[in-house]
Amino acid sequence: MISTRGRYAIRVMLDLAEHNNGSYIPLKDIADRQGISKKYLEIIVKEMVSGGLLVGASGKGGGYKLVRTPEEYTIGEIIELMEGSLATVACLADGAAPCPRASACETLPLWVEYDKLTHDFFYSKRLSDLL
Amino acid sequence: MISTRGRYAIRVMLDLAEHNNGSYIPLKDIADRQGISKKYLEIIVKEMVSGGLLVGASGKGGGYKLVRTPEEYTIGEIIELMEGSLATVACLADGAAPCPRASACETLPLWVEYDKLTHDFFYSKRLSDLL
DNA sequence: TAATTTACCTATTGACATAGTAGGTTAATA
DNA sequence: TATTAACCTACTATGTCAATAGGTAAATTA
Repeated sequence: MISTRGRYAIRVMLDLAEHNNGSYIPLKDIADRQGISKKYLEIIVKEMVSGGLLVGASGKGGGYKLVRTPEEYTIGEIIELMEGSLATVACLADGAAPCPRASACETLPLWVEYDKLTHDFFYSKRLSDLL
Repeated sequence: MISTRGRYAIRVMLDLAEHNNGSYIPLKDIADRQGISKKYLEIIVKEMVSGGLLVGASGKGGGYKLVRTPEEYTIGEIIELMEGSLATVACLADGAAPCPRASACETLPLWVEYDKLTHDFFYSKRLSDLL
C-alpha cells in the first residue's frame, strides 16, 4: 500500500505546479488548499528537499518551488524517494538481505514480474500527466 | 507490500499441490519443508480454511488438502483473502470510507489505473502457473 | 480403551511503521 | 525591528506484523 507520504508528496508537487508563478509558495497555502496538516507536510516536504525534488527558501517571501518542469519528474522517482522503495515484497526491497531460498523459490518469479510491472508503470507516468 | 501472510499462503498451497497424494498432509511436514514456523502457519492456514481455499482434518491421518485443482485457484483470490484486499491505496480498499475529495482528486485516476493493473495481473495468474 | 497424532483455539508479545502533534530556532524580507 | 516562513528536535497514540505460548478437541490405531 502506498502511504500518505508518497500520496501527499505528489499532491504537493501538483499544487506547486498549478500555482507556479515563478516565486516561492508558502507551505501554509498548500496545506490549506490540500486540507492536510501543515506540521505533517513539513516532515514530508523536508524529505523532498533533501531528495532534490523541491527547493525551499526561508523568511518572508519564502516557501517552496519545483526545481524542474512537471514533464521532467516521473511519479516513480517521487514514490521511490518517499516510500524508501517501490518494491512490492520485502525480499526485493533496496537494502534487503539476500534470501537464502531465492534460487529454489517458486514464487520469486511472480514477485519479480509484478515488481517490474509496478516499476515500469510508475516510471512511465510523469507529473505533467496528472495536471 | 505483500506480507508474509499472502506469501506463505501461496507457498503452502504450492506445497500441497506438489505433495498431493489424495490424503491429508500434516502442517508439520509443510512447515519443515518450507522452513516456516508451524505455529505461525497455523494462523495462516486457519484463515485459508475459513476462506474456502483448503480443507482440514483432525486426528491421526489428518492435515490439510486443496479443495480444487491448482488450475482452479487464482493468485489474486489467495492474496485478496490473506491480505484483506489487494488495494494499493487506502481510499480504494474494500471497506474504505468514501473520500470527500474523490471527485476533485487529481491523483485518484492514477491509483485506479494502478489498482486495475494489479488486480488484472494477480487474477490472471493461477496456482498451476507457479508449479 | 488408551495412546498418539493432528487440527483447532485463545491470548500475549516485541518490534516497528504510520500519521500525526508540540514547541522551538534560524533565516530572510519589508 | 517586526514579521514571515522554513527548518529542527522530540514526542505520542494507534495499529500491524510476525511470531510465540500453552492449551483443548477430534480422529486413528495398537
